[in-house]
Amino acid sequence: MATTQDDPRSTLSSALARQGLRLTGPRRAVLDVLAARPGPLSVAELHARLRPRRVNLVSVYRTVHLLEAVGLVRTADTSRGIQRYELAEQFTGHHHHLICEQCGGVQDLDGCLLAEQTLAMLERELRRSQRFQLTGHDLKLFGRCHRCRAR
Amino acid sequence: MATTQDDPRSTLSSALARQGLRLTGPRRAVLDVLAARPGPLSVAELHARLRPRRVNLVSVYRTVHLLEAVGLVRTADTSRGIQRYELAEQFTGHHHHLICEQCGGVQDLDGCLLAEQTLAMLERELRRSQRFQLTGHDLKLFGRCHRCRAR
DNA sequence: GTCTCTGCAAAACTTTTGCAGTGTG
DNA sequence: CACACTGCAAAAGTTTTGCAGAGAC
Repeated sequence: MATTQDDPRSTLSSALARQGLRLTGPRRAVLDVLAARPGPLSVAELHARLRPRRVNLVSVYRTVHLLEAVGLVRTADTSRGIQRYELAEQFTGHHHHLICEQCGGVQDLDGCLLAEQTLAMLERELRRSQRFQLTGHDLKLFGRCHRCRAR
Repeated sequence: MATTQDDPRSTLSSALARQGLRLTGPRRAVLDVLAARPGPLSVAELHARLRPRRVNLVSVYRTVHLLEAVGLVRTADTSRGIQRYELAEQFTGHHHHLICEQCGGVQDLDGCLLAEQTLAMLERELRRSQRFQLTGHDLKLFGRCHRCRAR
């Protein structure tokens, strides 16, 4: 599946430099944790996985916002009013999430289930009828994973 | 798509009675606001639309949780770390959401964009290869609404 | 009348903001 | 060595909990 995906670390320094921003320990650390991706992470989860590196929780908030603004990170879906973040699609490839409703586990499902044609048609239709500019989508599939089914 | 949809109000009293719960003003009011559905609502939005009926914010939280437990309401997607609620699909029919990334507004988009056939195939495939039992899905479309584009 | 609900107050969490000191480029 | 970034403290916003009084059945 992994085709021509960029490398987050090297993209980071150029993306920051381009805007006069600085490459710091916390920024690289947060990106590294996200790059290890088992799935999208909340700020609290990110903060926990940053240990033993001591990064202030507030800095994690600021960092994910900055990384999002710079386009390296995107907001993945939130559950229970908690925002979650993952690497942008240029690194992970377009994918959807498979979520177990019982244990809450999330796994990636590579590729897209929406027909190219369907999306193009919808985009035109929304622009015409509602002047809504479609830029992306997010699909989550729910069910029960093999572990929970075994129990 | 939209076939035989139940009536929320009459379902409410029977669903509550069945569990020894009581039919109260706030509960009916919250359900009525959700039934007027322009789209999923956050607790704060619900609270605002409940006026002039004076229902405490805390009661709105408790009510949506209860309605969710009883199966009349479901958690719709959250945007910006705020939980939103809508009527269960038995009342609204299956649909997806259109979300403005700029203002955070959410509106309904009736019908399903996933081909029946694609879903059936995926269901078989997931069951076979991962023993994952697919039960549902949630699709969000992102972009900019006409208002935000005008600005 | 009993037992569930509601409102108010206050706590627990998540996220944002202000400011002075630290450190990158 | 200028100016962006971090940490700490404190505020703002969202959700949960405890308890006494109000209300449904």
